[in-house]
Amino acid sequence: MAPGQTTLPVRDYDLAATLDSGQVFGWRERSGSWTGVIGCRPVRLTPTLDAIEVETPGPVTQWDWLAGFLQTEVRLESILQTFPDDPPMRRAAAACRGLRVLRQDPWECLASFILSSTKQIVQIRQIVALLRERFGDPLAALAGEPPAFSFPSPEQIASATESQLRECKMGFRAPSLLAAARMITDGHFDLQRPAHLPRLEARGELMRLRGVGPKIADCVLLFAYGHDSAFPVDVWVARALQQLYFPRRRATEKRLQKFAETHFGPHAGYAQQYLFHYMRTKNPQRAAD
DNA sequence: TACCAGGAGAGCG
DNA sequence: CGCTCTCATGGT
Repeated sequence: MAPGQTTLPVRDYDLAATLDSGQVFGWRERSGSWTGVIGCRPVRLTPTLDAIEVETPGPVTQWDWLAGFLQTEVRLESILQTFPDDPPMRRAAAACRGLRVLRQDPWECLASFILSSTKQIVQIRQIVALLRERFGDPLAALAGEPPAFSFPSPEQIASATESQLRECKMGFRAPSLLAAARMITDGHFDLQRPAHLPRLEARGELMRLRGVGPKIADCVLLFAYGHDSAFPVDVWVARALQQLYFPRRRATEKRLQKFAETHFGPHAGYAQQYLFHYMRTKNPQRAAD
């Protein structure tokens, strides 16, 4: 096999659902293959029946970074078993079988979700793409693909001006992104720290950053720091909880948060991602009424 | 056109 | 705590 290619055996892995469920914003599908960038490597992923075919430019000696990002070694069945056994959860789990929670780079995840507030997923993708092109490093391209760019580092963002960032269509989120980048480059925020803290302390740490509230903090805890019990409540998930679990009475945001803490178990974040993807893709009309 | 989007923060009672 | 307003931009 060529040095830039490998085959990753997988089971219970729905690559499309995983890459298109609003946890990452830099992946595109074309004729059955997904292309994106992990760290400084452009990657093309092609799912087959029981594996993922992988292609990346240049020689590669080990693939830990890829298995880590894709979380291919996680036994999905043992996670699904911890979901509550109620009708809504059974429906969501059945509808999204193979959906995984990725393990992303903390900075890229944090920055992306700072940009996500009150934005549609298509728009977040556009903002992130502009950021990469204008402030990231150009990378060796995959055969047949346009040039790719790394996600700009905190240093690269910190050296930009607010108006340059606003030109990437991020609007009022620009000062928050800039402040976060500067906190990191100035040594006032340690990206490694949340990795070693209990979930609630890590959450508080992230919320020191301007533009990072409970929801965005929970997204970063779940998608980057591996806190599986973090349960981000956005408009879609709030709607899902309201309609599926409290159809008769109106529940406050705080009530929903508290319910989620106790109801979904140790992998609540996984359950949340299933509910989110289910509501957005499989059951859109239910979201309307 | 009017409304909404993987929210957060500030002001108010 | 709970409510309301603003922030910027694009899709539907």
